[in-house]
Amino acid sequence: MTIYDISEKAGVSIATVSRVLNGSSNVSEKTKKKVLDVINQYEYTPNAFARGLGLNTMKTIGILCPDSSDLYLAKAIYYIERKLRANGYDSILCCSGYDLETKKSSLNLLITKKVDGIILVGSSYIYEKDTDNKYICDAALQVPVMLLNAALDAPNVYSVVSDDFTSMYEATLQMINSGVKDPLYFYNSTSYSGKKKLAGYRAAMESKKLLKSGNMLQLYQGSHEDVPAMAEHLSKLAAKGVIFHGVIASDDTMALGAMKYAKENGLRVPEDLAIIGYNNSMLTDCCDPGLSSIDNKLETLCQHLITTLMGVLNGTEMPKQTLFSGELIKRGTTLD
Amino acid sequence: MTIYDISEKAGVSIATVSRVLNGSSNVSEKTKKKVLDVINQYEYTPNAFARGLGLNTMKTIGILCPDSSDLYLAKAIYYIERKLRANGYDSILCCSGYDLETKKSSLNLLITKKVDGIILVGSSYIYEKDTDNKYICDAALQVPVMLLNAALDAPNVYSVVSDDFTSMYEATLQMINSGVKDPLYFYNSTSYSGKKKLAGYRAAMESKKLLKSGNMLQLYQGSHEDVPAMAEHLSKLAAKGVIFHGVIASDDTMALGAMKYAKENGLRVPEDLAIIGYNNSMLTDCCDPGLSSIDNKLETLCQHLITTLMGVLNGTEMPKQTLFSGELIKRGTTLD
DNA sequence: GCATTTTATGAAACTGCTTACATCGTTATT
DNA sequence: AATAACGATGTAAGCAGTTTCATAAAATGC
Repeated sequence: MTIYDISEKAGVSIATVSRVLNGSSNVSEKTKKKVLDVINQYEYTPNAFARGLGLNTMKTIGILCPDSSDLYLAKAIYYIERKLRANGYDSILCCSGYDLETKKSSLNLLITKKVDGIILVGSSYIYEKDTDNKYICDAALQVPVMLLNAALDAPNVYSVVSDDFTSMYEATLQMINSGVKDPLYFYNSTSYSGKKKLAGYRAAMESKKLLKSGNMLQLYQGSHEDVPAMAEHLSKLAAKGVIFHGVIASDDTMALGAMKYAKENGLRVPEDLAIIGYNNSMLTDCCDPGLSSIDNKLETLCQHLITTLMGVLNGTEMPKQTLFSGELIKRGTTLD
Repeated sequence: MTIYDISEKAGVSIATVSRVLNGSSNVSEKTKKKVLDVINQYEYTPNAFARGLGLNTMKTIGILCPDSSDLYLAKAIYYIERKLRANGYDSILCCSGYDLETKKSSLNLLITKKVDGIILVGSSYIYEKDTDNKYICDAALQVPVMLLNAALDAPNVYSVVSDDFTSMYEATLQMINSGVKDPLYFYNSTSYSGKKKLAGYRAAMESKKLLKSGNMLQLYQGSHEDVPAMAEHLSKLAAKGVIFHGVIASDDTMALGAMKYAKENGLRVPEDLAIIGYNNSMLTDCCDPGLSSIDNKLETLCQHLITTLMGVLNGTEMPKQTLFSGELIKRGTTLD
């Protein structure tokens, strides 16, 4: 069933059918009804490819993320997909892995598929070296590129970021003020937001003259979810004689590893060991006491990201970078 | 840059360029190289819409799932996306929610987008009443429909299922044999696999003459992730005088709720309370002791699903239904 | 009541690619 | 050497829409 069949059965030209289909004005009520009746009768839907060819868009946004099964990224993808669809767009999902080369090729694939815009989910897409970020600039030459929790100053690239520095700064300060003078900081990524978080911890510790370089520990290179590994790492540290009464982790999974360590070693949480996680994920409810964690308002970020993207696609001038503040959600693993 | 530009610059016809592009034979090495050079020089990529129109496919598979942020579904989506892409297909992701009407419209949307096939992720798409499943049969009239962890006997519908009945049967038996004569069963979904799991528990309990109707409890209608709610629910049961020394849950989240309950009430796990979860997710590592859980070989299921889909798309005869067995992974929450 | 504007409609060009068919030069067959 | 078969290439007809432009019809102005 094509537009020709419909036009024939309705006794009008294909142009008129097209106008009805696209809600164009300049169609009399009478013919409109006539055409609509035929369309409904035959359950006709216009061919998306032909439409795409004519309009040069299929109303599709590419979502690129390193690992869609990651708790936090999955949540982001979920919000993004829902909000895109509410705006009449579909999402094509592409998992790129953490490796630069596969990121590049995934990004190109999305462009080849003629998406209207691309959303890079997570901060792992931005590299230290500017030359490594060229692949994003190249993509932005074709379609607007949105960054979630990362920023890059380049034409046609827009960023929506949570203020990880301040969040971590304040969380660290809170822990210090609650009496913990030696909190360890654990991270596994040195990505855009990873660096900000680390800097926040560092700044807070420095402001209280408590910073020791050995207090900042990278568990993994890249991103991993491994609760037992974190517990084990802490055990080894303790065995080495490192003394600590607090753990601040750059994600909830590692914080849960600290919980496990505390449980295994008979430490009371938070009295003997205070713990703060990051992302305020469902994991915060998975332990006892509940895990205090920093909420970076993911849904708000995503909402804003989509709003911005829609604006850009409409040709509206939009802010190139937006920053939202996070918030420490206190549960049972922190002292007052 | 179009195929016309390339053909002109290479001094050949567009047909020849197209042949080179599609790796068709019957192009002399000389012209092939000539065309390829021009293509590379101008970084030409064929227009995907035009291609789609001509070939009537854009090599895209629709993935429908109720909630892509669900731990288990997110994992499934991840596997599926990766394997699809390894086969040269892209995925358009669509979150439908749990409501039948939105499922219907989401499914139609995918078909409108002219995907080559549709994968329904999770068992919530299959309903008790056959009339409620008609929307799937309708979709299957257009493109092959693959069901993950659900089955429907209909033309052009293929199912890949884990043997939840047996898994749950054996897990329940294991718990009984370990000495727990009164395990409670918790579920929140009466979907396809939800029913199988429940039946497995029921069969095992009946075989030992231990079944009591009050032992099977539905925490929520539909699917939810709520650890504290589960803990609270158990507290209330205990307060009412219900006696139980084991909990079998139809997902890990609820099992974790049982862990929380045990911890809050000073119960030893597994001595006072044995616990078995389902899905063998990362949550099993998030508590101490580690949660015993049923692994239903999700990656294997996904692999098989994609293999089947690819076969179907190639016109090969493929099995309409495949069943894989699961396995209880024993960690610390079960007795021997 | 005639000129002018507005509204409704259709014809045809256009989007960029695939492919069936035609053509032509070149080997292989007898 | 004539003919058949084949390989390489081009021509042109799809694919199924959108949209510009022309035109006819209706509504408005004076």
